[in-house]
Amino acid sequence: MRDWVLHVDLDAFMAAVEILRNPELRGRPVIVGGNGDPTTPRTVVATASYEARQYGVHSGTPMRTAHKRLPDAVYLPTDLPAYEAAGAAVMDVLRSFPVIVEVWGLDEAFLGATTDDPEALARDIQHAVTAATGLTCSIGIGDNKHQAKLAAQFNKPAGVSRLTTETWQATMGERPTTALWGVGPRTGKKLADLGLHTVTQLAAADPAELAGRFGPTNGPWLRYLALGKGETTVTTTPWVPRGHSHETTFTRDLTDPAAMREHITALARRLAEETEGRPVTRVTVKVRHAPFTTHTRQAKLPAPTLDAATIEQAALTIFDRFRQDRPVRLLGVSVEYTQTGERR
DNA sequence: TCTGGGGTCCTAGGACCC
DNA sequence: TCTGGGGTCCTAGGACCC
Repeated sequence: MRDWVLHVDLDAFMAAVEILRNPELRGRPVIVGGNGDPTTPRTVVATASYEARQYGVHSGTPMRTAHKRLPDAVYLPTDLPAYEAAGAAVMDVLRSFPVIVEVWGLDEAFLGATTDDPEALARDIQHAVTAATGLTCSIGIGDNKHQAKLAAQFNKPAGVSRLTTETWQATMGERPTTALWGVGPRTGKKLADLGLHTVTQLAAADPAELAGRFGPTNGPWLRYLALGKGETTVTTTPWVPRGHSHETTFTRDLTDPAAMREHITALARRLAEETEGRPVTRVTVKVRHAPFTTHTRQAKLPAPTLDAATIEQAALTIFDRFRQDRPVRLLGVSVEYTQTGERR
């Protein structure tokens, strides 16, 4: 018996929940996102079913692009409460197994398991999830979260894959650095500029050079990822949110400052209602102008507060620090809470 | 690909203090 | 006087992930 980390990843989650609700959709391209109207500008796909992915429609594809490629697909608005309920049902199934369940968002979980046959466990979990909820999932098996997370993507949908320290080099070595969980396109480009294209090359890079280019934490961390290392702790301790935010992209740019202020107030009021008793220590306002330039301004409050009027007033005061003469595409407000263990 | 919304963490520079 | 060095806090922005 030894310890394993498993990553459970529900397949095409939001689309799958919609198909479950309406079985007539099965086999058709189903696209969930925005308000469900694919002609609305400035909206994107949240999840596409596998039938839609064949036509190049993925999460993040603009809805209008999806609509051009797939005019006859089924388009549905995002129904977060339905997905939360479906995700919670899956987590309950996972908890019925002798494993540690760490919920990781709506449709993912890491499991800590001690077994001789992790593939058999993974298959049992898949069958139980499908029997209880009708949803399918892919499961990755690894020595740590990084390996399990990557393995889950190897064989989707409904697959089981193993990626361990033993197989890391053979499996990952020749892949681009962006295959690593945490290396995106920007970092991939910077690494390529240093002549580091593959995982093996990054693993062999000079830590001091990486630290110089990416900072004292990020530089060494990149090499650590390339070596196939990662977090091994799986915990049931619920995540405590650091903060909370709301933002709105307007279908057409806002030009009226009074309307902007009204919107900032409304966003701040919503956040004040959603603190769940956690005092707010900092407020940030985000403004995206046309064409797509984004700026933030923030302020630490004189004292932590739950008071809605104080939070709204802070947001407005911060908003007034932006120049007011440009059309606005997006407005956002976010709050940070007192962190446990924070000195103040 | 005319580019959502909700998160997290890190970095760099300036202010300020001793 | 013509200018140190370290520590901490604050702010704006970047990058990544789902």
